[in-house]
Amino acid sequence: MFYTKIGKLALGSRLRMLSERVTEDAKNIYDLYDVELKPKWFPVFYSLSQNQEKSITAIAEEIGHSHPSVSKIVSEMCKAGITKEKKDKKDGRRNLIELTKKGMLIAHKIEDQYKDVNHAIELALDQTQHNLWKAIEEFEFLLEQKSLFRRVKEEKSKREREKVTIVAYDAKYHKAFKELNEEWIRTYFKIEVADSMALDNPKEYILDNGGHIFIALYNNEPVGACALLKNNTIISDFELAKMAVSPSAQGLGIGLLLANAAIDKARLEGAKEIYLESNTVLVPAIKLYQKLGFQKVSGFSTPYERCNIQMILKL
Amino acid sequence: MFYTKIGKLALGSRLRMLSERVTEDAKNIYDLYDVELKPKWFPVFYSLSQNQEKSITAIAEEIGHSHPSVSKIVSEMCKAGITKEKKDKKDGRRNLIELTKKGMLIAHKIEDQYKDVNHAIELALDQTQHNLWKAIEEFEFLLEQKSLFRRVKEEKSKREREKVTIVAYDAKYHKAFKELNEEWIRTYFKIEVADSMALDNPKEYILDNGGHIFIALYNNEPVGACALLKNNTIISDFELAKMAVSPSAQGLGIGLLLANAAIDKARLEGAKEIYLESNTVLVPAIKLYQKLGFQKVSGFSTPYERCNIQMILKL
DNA sequence: ATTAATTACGTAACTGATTACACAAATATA
DNA sequence: TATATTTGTGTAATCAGTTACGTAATTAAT
Repeated sequence: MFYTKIGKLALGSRLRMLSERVTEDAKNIYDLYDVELKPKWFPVFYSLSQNQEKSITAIAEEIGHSHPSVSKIVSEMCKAGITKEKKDKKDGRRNLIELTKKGMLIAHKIEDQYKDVNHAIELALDQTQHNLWKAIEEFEFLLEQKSLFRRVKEEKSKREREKVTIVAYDAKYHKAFKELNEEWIRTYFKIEVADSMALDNPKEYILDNGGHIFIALYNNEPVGACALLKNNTIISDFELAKMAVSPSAQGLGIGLLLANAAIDKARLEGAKEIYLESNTVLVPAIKLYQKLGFQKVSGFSTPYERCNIQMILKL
Repeated sequence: MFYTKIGKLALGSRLRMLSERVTEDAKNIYDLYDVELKPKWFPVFYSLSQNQEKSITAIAEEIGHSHPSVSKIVSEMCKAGITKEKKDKKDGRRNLIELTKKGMLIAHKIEDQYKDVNHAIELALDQTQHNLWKAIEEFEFLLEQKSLFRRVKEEKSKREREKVTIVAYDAKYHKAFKELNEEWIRTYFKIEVADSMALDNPKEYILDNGGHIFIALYNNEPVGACALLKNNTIISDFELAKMAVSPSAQGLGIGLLLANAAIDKARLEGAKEIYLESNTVLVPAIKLYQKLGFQKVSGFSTPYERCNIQMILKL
């Protein structure tokens, strides 16, 4: 069969087809019991047969349809003499719906059908290993917790993250290192003197002082960078800085990979703590630092105007 | 939740809602992967990405849609530059569809999405006890074998059969006994002398000779009858005759209940075989007799013009 | 007490499917 | 070979839902 081959991408289509098939049979079943009810009326009808007098939106809420849908169904049912409308005296907007005598008669007549259908379907489902009714319930519950979209998105970034490699700095990445950083700095702030020094001469300013630079490659293209500075050992052993991820590669967790590479390196070199400076405007970055265990500190002097938060990670 | 309460009668509605929810997310997923494909195009697209050049109806057949649906989808996809049409040279009616270069590019691009969606859904389904995908497959298989409609119908007659009771003849059933029989006789044949004798004076003609009459009651109304005659012990111990079920109560298996009551009675009285006369035009009756074990015999004389088949059941 | 926001509902337009129908091309039949 | 039937396709109308939008009534806020 086609749909077993095509895969889960067509789950929607498949569900729709099954629903159409079931509804088609439902039509004949109503005829069989001589019940003047369209299958699509049933949720509304059932809702009304429970209690008295409900407003259009209350019904819509309950059965999970849009209110125009209920509005249309109700007007059809009224025309068929199954329900009647009456204005709410206390609230002129509300249109209260209730079953007519005829409707209640149908509610009575439908009981046998209701029993038979339930029984027939249960009998069928008992023959299966995977109970469709329960499967729907479970699946709806899962979607409630996390939408299909989010699940796929996570799957996507998981797969793409695997294509990311973190490598040590090399002269050929100089341009990328500079541009990746300048991009975000310019977006939120302006390039400062300390920036230019580090970005124009990374070898001299960072590496030769005993620091490190990490580059994130995605399909062999540099899409992220970060640096571990050793300029200011008064505060900490290392300073984490120049963290940049290209907007096109954001959401893949590349920042985390870069930071982890830096932390691993610092630990390897016997560092006891890592310091960093940032700005609270960079929400995802701050969140990442917190997740990694960085704690807010204050009182250190900084060459950066944009710095409004300082953090330290104890290793 | 409403749909757990409402019961299986609303299975169709519930499936539709789930399908809508899934399709809604699918739309966003296609966007996420930057694939210019509407979810509804996917079955057609997938079908075309497998082989080359298919006609509209061939695609419709394969994916289980109606051909106008495919026709519309294809024209949308052609407008989007994903497919192209070309007339079949050998058969001027056929409109052969194939992917364009752009379409093939999308087919390539979609592969990652395809993998991620499959993986995400499988991951979700693994958390469930009842796997929705497999449940659909199993349920579709069951419907293939016997439609929902037939299943419900069987359930209905099972329940209704329980409301049927078989009772012994009483004078108050005389009118019903006569009318039920005259109805089917008149429909297919004409009333004969032997009929009138038995139907006008059942006590004298049947019971007083050692025969029996059984009446089927449905909601305390007589809806069926049959007789066990002892007039002609030359052929068999008993003759099964005057089997009648009201058209309004047909399909409930009342004939079977009546015949079984008669056979039980005959057995109880030590009979070795039961004889009957009928006509092959009465297909359901003949089928019933065969099911009960009656075998065709011939050569016996009969007072009935309409008799064209004679049968005997060995007890 | 006005004004603004929210709520209830209906109408209109759209969506993704269907069935019904029309028509031409191909195939079967007399 | 002429005619009838079948097949492939497209168009139109319908169906069961949706979203978008307008309007009136109620409630909240200034």
